[in-house]
Amino acid sequence: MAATIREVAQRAGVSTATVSYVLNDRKGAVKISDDTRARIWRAVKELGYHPNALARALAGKRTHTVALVMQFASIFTSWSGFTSELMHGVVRAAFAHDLDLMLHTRDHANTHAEALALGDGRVDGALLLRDWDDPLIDLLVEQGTPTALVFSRSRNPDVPFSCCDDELGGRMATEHLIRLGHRRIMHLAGSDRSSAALDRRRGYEETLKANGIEPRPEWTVIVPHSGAPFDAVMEVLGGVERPTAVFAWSDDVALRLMAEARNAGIRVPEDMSVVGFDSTEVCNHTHPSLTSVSQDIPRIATEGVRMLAERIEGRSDGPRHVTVEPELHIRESSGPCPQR
Amino acid sequence: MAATIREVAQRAGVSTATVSYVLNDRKGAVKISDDTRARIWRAVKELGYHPNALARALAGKRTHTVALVMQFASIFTSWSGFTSELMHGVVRAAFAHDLDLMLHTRDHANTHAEALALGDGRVDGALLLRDWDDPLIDLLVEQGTPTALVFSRSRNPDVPFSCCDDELGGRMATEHLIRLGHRRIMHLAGSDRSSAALDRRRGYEETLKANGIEPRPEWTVIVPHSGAPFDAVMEVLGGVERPTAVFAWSDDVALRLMAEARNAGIRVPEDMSVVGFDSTEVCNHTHPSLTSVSQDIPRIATEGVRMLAERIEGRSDGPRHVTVEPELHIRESSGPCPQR
DNA sequence: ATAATGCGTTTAAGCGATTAACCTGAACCG
DNA sequence: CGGTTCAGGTTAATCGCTTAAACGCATTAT
Repeated sequence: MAATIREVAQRAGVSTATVSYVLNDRKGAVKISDDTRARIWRAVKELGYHPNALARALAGKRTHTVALVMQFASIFTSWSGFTSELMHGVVRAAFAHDLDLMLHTRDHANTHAEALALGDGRVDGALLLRDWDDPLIDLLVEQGTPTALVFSRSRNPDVPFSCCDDELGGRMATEHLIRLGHRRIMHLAGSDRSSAALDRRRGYEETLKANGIEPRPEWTVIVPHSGAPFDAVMEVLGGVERPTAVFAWSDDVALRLMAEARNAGIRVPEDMSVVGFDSTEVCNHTHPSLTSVSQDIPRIATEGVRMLAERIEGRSDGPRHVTVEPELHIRESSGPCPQR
Repeated sequence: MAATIREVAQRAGVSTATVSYVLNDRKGAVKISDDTRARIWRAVKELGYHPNALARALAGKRTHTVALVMQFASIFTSWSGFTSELMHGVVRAAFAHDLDLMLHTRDHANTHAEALALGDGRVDGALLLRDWDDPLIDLLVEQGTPTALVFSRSRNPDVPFSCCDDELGGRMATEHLIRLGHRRIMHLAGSDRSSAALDRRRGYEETLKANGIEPRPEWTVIVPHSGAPFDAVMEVLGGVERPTAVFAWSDDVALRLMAEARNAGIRVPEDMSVVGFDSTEVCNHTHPSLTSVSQDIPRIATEGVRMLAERIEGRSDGPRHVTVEPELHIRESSGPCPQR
């Protein structure tokens, strides 16, 4: 099998402790002569030695690995590319902090077991993308596992989070439509346990009210993912006084809507405007291209990983809550309100 | 911190060995009375004990974790949803085999270091999605790290792989277009180091030849990802005798093509047919919807994980090479060849 | 001359599990 | 009654690495 530190020590004619010191370059702590140092490095090269990460971690040091824990049910179900961009961002950010990434994707019978599993020593901390009221978050905090939320917030104020200002995003989308003259605006909302979805919805509702429009309850339909039942939506679109614009909480739901609308003979944007959320790359490639609220995914991921790394190291230099401003990317799917 | 096996042993009034035997239920090896067993379990519950995975793995047992190793440069850059579906498939398959997933995403200075890092004890094996001629594959085999390829093949015949019959996929796409009357068929190819892309290209070329059409070299343009330069493609499309159909090696490249074609005033499918590959969900939601070759992603992932698990356990019951037949999903983007 | 200091390295005690080998007392047996 | 058998444990080595403390030995300070 793989060479051990003992073999390296033997070959270099020193003790394993010396090898360890040289390999970890614990400057200041212990002095090692240049000669010994060279002998050890030579032995390392010759044997193709690479320290066993398990033993190293067990001996009290860090794992240099963090877990990414998503909501099991919804993991990798979005096809619009948001998850890919998220992963891309998280991977890069972790890499920049010299951290490996472990995907924690088991569906545990109970949340307690899941929390315990995350404390089994394999990771230094966890990056969470979970429900607003997820008990796992509280358990991890209680258990002392370093934790940070990304792309979501928690009711637990002790947990650092990094996310988009989703309420502002919801406002931007809705204001954009109002400015185009729309007043009958529908909302396709996400899960009511997701802080992001809830915030976007709040932004939508507040903006309507601020503009003297009373939100109609039946015009907010929950479509947690693009494969969810769509009857309720189509019923509204088929109504006599149907909405002239729709703000969807995610791009894939918006694209589903566009496809279904087309089937129903509704033209976008002539008959109905559509605005999505995330502004993923696919928005540029549909016909019509999709107006969407953009969140700075790499930035949010980077800040999340930074906060997690700080907690792991016991520091807390930087801000503990980061909210990144979104931007509205106007494309072809939103246009002036049709005159009747 | 977290409770250790010693604390459990103390509380139950037994030795740590006994606790270990009970927890691992090593029937036959050692007999433990029901009474002792119960005391131990009670202590476990009361302390909220969860064994340290690091120590357990170090003591000679398995990690129950596998690495997923992608090509660093291209990781999570596809936005069509292929990567999401891939991750979804791999996660589910790993879960079914009771394996955790570690994302190996560091860009190592040299492949040797990367191989060594994969042998540092943290994972039992590696699931690879790499270039056809990637030296990492050979190094891992040499090093004895259990390995399986997914969605790709290797020049190294010793490595088990699970992938789509990409050549057949290329043939299906091309034959479909020929049957529609097209004879001037262009191909947007993927990286020439990816086995999948190469196979698809071969399928395209062979089918042309089999139908008495000599492939024009300038009509195969390499577009490794949807963000790659597109000038060469547009030049062909702007030529006097331009192709009436294009087979793209991936959905996102096909969608890019559709968008650019539209900008250039070329209608799809009236003026030009387009066929993609992967048949991701987004194909149903574009306008026109995208004809595409579908590969059974969950199946390929499952088989890959199965083979890896077998190698880890030292078995090799099942087949060591799995090639899954693709299916052509005909949608709106492909139509009869326009008459001149 | 004695004590203090530095240097380069080793010793040895963990980290938290697993597991082969050994131990003990009671039951059984001819 | 000496010896075997078996249930029900325990002991101690081990996995590969880290690190505080000790250890010679040569200098230097007092």
